[in-house]
Amino acid sequence: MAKDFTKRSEDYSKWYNELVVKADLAENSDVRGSMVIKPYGYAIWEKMQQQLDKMFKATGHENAYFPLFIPKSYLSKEAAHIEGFAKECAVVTHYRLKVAEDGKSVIVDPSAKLEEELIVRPTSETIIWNSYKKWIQSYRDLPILINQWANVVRWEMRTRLFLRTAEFLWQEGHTAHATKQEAIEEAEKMLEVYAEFAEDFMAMPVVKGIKSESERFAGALETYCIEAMMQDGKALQAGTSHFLGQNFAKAFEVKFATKEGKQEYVWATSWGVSTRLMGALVMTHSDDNGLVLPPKLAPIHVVIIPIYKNDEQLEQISEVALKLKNELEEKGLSVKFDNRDTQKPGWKFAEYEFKGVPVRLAIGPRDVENGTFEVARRDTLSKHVVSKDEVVEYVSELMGKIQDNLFLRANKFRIENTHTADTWEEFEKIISSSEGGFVNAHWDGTAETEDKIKELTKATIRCIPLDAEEENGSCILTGKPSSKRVLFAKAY
RNA sequence: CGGGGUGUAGCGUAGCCCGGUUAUCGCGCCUCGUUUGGGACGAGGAGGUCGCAGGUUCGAAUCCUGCCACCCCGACCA
Repeated sequence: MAKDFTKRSEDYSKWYNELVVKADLAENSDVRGSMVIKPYGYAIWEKMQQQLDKMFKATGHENAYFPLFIPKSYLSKEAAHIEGFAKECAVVTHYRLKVAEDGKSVIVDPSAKLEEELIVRPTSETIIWNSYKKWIQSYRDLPILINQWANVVRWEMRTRLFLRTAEFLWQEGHTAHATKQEAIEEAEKMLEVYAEFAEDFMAMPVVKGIKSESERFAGALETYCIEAMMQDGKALQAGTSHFLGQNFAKAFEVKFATKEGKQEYVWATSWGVSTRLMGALVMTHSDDNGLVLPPKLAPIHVVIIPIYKNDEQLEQISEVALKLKNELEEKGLSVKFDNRDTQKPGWKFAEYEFKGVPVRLAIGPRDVENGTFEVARRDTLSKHVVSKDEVVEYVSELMGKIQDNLFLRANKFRIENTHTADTWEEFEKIISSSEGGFVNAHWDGTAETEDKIKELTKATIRCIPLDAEEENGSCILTGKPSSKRVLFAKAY
């Protein structure tokens, strides 16, 4: 399928943008680098939120909320952290405007300059640890397991709808622990939650791994990540979970008394996924007819479209359709009966395909007469005529089938486009091919080699897979010894 | 911030090089009629500070100057 997209437009990113806009998910905002998430797109985000939230609660977490503005001085407390984010922070310097002398335009009032500038959060570690300092005195106060749903701002030079916007929605978990071991387990546990969400709900296979040092989160000791393959063969980082060590505890002086009465620094994690997942969803499953949504995240599971010539026919059809709608809803499905007479059936077919609705039911006079429905699957675009006695069962089973099929299809694609390379020639050939894809290859473990490879091929180390087998080999670029393969790819 | 490009109706565009009637076409929108099992057809209609400001000219979408915005490539980017 991916090949079709690249054929139809010279540029995959153009295809993606068009799809997002036409499927009514989002559009570029008039404000630089930001996006407007439209109701249908937001409904998908809400489905994701609800599921993730459920999973966070099931692993013992609670939600809280911390301020949007962070005093500049907080950010400077952790050296690596400021290093990583300084270049992309929006800064509040004044708190008042006034009307200019021309009586029309509005200017910043120079007398309203803030004594200390405020940063619009690019992430909340600093302001949260400033609070944790006050909350933690004893081992009895630990662990703290908090998640926040919020927006953050990163003033990126180049933006893409969903994948990298100046402002984005996300959740960020911030936990505090008494021991190193417990914090590492937390970071790993949340990686598992993300992987499970990606695979079971988004039907998107992922590689779990850890980041190389140069790709690590600013201020972390270890960054765990899930990496997914998009249909153009590029990698997308879909979620990260960080073991922060005691870096933030030290920066914010967060100590606790142990059982033995000693003062020790707290161990920390943070983890997050964002609206970027929506981009991942689109780029994983969609085809040239539009979006394809996995049933578990589709705001509408089933759309029923009546086909009629006159009011009398519509009335007959409505009766049957509404009865079916009720029955499907009793099965827990979200059903839309689109009886608008402002659009024609063919138009509606195309419309709901664009929106990725998993199953479409059409009913016309012929079906009323025969006691049938036409059932169309979005994932395979196949159609079947099903009798009305069996349709409820048929459709509810179809949901599971579509969910599974999407995962299997994406997984097959990923496997087919994951290669191993043992020589530089092989490596370069795969990476520079139009299909792209993942390459497992040996690496000598140095940042210099990593940089050099990036410079030569634009490919980066996406992660060191957690399930990488111990295997003696030699670095693809330098020939130096290596004990396991790492995952290379071009990335978004 | 460097290199390239683009700004004309809600969207996509022609016209610009070589200045000259009422600014082109498609989609969309409105009205009426016929239609409705895969994005209907016909007829009629509405909609424009040609990115902004200045200049040249009898006359500027078109030429000149300055500015602004956006896109692509780089830089940057958990």
